[in-house]
Amino acid sequence: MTSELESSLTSMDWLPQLSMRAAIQKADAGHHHGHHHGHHHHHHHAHHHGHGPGKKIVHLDPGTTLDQEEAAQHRDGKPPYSYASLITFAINGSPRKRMTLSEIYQWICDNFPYYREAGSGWKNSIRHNLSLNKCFLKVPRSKDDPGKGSYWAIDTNPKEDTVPSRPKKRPRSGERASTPYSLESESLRMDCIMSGGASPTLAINAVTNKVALYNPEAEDSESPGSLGGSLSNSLSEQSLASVTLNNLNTAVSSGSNVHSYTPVSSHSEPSSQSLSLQQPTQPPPPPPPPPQPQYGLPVPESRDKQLCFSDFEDLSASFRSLYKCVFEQSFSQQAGLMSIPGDSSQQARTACSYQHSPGAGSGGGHHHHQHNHSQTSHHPHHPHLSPHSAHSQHPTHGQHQQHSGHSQQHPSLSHQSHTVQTCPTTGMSADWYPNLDWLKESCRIATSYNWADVDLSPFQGLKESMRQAELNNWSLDAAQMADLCSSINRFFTATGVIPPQGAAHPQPQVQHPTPPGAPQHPSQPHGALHPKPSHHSQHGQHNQHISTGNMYMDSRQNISSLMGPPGYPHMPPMSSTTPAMTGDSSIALLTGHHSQLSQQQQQHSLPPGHFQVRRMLAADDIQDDFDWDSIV
DNA sequence: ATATGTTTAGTATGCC
DNA sequence: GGCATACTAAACATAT
Repeated sequence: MTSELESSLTSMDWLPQLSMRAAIQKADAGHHHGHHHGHHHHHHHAHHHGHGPGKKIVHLDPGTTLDQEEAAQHRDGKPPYSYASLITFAINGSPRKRMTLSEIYQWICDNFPYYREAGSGWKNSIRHNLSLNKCFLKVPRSKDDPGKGSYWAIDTNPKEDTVPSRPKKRPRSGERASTPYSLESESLRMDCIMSGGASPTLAINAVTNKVALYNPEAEDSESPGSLGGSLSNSLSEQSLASVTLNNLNTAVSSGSNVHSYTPVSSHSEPSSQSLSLQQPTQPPPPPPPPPQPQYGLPVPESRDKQLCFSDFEDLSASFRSLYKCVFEQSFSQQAGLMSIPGDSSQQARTACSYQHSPGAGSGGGHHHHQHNHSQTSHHPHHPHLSPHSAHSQHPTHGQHQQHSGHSQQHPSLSHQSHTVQTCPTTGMSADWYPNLDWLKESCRIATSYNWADVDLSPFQGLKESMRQAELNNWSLDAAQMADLCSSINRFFTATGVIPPQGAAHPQPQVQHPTPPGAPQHPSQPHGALHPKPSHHSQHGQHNQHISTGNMYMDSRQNISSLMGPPGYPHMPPMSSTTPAMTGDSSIALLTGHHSQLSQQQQQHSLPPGHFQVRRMLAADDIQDDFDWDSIV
């Protein structure tokens, strides 16, 4: 395996900027056949360069100036992305993770000037790709928003119909050396796994390990009324991605390097503006050239704190799990009122999880039935991670504040600054580390705890903390973290999990570094808790509108998508059509546990369903029975 | 009629 | 060469 990874890494032709420059400068002496179809004289590349008022000139290094776009387009003007990739970029970049054909066309034109002038053959190709690739799902329009074609979305859960006959393995490591930019071949597979997540969309090529990230942004244009909110996007997904990559890459040995590619150059488009590729550099060969984040992408130019992420990822999952446990109990106790009136959550979300419909393929559109698409709330979860700073470029965060309520997100930024050392990557204060393990352990314990026997009434603080955390996609900031820790600590102490004074457990009590001004939830003081014996308690915290609506998310999607690539380049792209879902291993890698959930992902052929939105409890999948079937 | 979709066919390139 | 992925072209088929 190591060898595999290694080979993949070394074989990757991540055209880091350097390579790119080199390649280009080298005048591609050879004929870079980067593009198959080379001789198709036709229209394309009629003019390439030239477009653009506003081209970005990039200094690749002293002395060399190059037009990124051109570089990326490899001289003939054609972007180095396969149609499938383009489609995916477009779709993932849309707020709702779906687009109509025309929108896709438009997006492409907006972002890749080349196509503005190319003939119309590419459109045919786009259509062809949409129809042919199982990764793309046609989502019928709802009656209330008539329009031309249907929407196209990315199948989050591509079925692996094709017999696993050929575990043949994803070769394709080749073209590296010779064709620096031909990601085309592999892009498709990866596209299937791209995370559709939040604003900053990430596209990770599992095969190539390339990550494309760009922030869509506005572009909400197409909201025919319904949801517009989608607070789903929490800014840090990009960070997560970066971190994850870094993490894994580092783990695998290399540092990472980033290169940005700005598809659009000229006009300011509504949709995404920048797209960048992040690629790890092979350890041995090219000394990691200084990253050149031109577009300020998350570029966590750091390769050292990967632990931060791991810890958080793990913690996040643990918290979710805990959260789930707690609320489940709440529900059982307060049976009826779980409706949660004000919970707009389930509807103000972006839809991005579409499942494959078995029958859908054939005849075409008779899946009249259900296209309950849209409304899945998918939270990019990602554990905390600082949205951090530096990136002016990603106004991303800002956007979406439209959502109804809570938006006190990440106040961390502020105090974080004066915090002692902050993990550049996660934004977490170093103070936390000492407690991380404890916390994780605690959460694990909590997960197995028999909550039914616990009276949570006295722990509203905990619940509230968790609720908040959940609302923020578990992007806990220091204050929230402090809260949570405090609450959990109290809870455990009270329930006896932890001895009152830390005697029994070697573990230290959670002590949060409570940042100045950190809101402290009014939970009971330490001693005041009563180890709640049994159940009962129907107290009324009902008013505490449990925001369960937010619970579901595509943890798997995010995680798995993020993961796959880094460590497992050549993944088992499920036979011919199934996208490689490298999730399990990755997850295990990340969280360090649940390595056993691999098998279930195999079976489970999707039940004949149509487009179906998945709502799942995050805790579930992540923690114990990760439901991998969805990504099968 | 045009846009949107579905399919089939031929070509090219890379890999084993 | 055989296999697999991509791109292009084009014939159809449907929906607006």
